[in-house]
Amino acid sequence: MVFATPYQTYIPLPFDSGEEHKDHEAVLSMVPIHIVTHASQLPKEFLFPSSKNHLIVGFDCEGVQLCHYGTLCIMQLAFLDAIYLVDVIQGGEKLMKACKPALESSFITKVIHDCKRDSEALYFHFGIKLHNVMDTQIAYSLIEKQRGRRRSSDNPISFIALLADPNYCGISYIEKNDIRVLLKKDPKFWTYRPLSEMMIQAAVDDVRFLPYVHHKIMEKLNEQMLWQLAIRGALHCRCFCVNDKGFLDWPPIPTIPDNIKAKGNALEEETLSIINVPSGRMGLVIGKKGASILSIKNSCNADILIRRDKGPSDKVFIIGPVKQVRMAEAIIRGRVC
DNA sequence: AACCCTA
Repeated sequence: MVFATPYQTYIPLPFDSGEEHKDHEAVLSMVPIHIVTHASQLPKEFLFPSSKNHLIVGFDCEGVQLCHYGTLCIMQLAFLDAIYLVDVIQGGEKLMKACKPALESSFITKVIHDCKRDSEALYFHFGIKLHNVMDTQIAYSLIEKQRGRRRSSDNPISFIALLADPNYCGISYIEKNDIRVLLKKDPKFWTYRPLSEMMIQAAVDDVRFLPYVHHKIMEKLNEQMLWQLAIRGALHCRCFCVNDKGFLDWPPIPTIPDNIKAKGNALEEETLSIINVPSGRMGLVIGKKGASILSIKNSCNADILIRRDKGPSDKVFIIGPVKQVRMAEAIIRGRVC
């Protein structure tokens, strides 16, 4: 049976293809786009992860109000030779179940820009504990820190800005702004079937550069930074998945091996701290026009995430090196109590 | 009381 592939796209190849291309623009490769409604349409090496076959996959999810609740509509996977749009609406739970081992596997690196919300949705909708992510947003801030170039406002970099940076990709993706406007007008944008050409284009654009960005990031990070990145990614994956049992059903966070720690001067263990903030008191943490939280972020240099809950209390998550996290903890507790 | 940022 021949499966016709009506759609194709270009991806930049994440490796040098010979001396001639050195210092030139990345080589573009034309790859097919597969729309997946059944697991059999996905590559075997993805469905059955193996230590003999480590994969790097660009990863993203689209949906409606994607978080604890909401609807997951499409899961995009970008390989070097093809892009797969996993249609979660058509394929349903059965299809996601088939993808679970890959999403939880240490042998498959999921390259993703901001894993928190996607991970939260995968966990609460399908019981998937997203594991082994390479979060490009975290990587960017670590590389900036490594260069001693802390951004003044210390805000996470946007996907558009990351792609625009010539050190990572150097492409303009302003179409994303149009999609944002469209999504605002019609939040159900991702639910319609069959997928329109525009939906396919937008979904593909969100992942097709990620394997290349991964390659550019790997060039810049040393062994210690890679550990820090992996651990911080793992903490971001689970932070919004907290429930009454904490993280009991999640695997333990890896720790940086001593021999690697010894090589890096002042390399500190990464940690996650959660502070309950009674509803209505979050304003104390955020402050006028965000002045308070901004000053905490700047003085502590930790990731500070806020989640408003429906329950009696909201939560602040603090992620970063232990010392910085303790400092932020103290300031926030002081404001709230 | 204060409501930032990202997606």
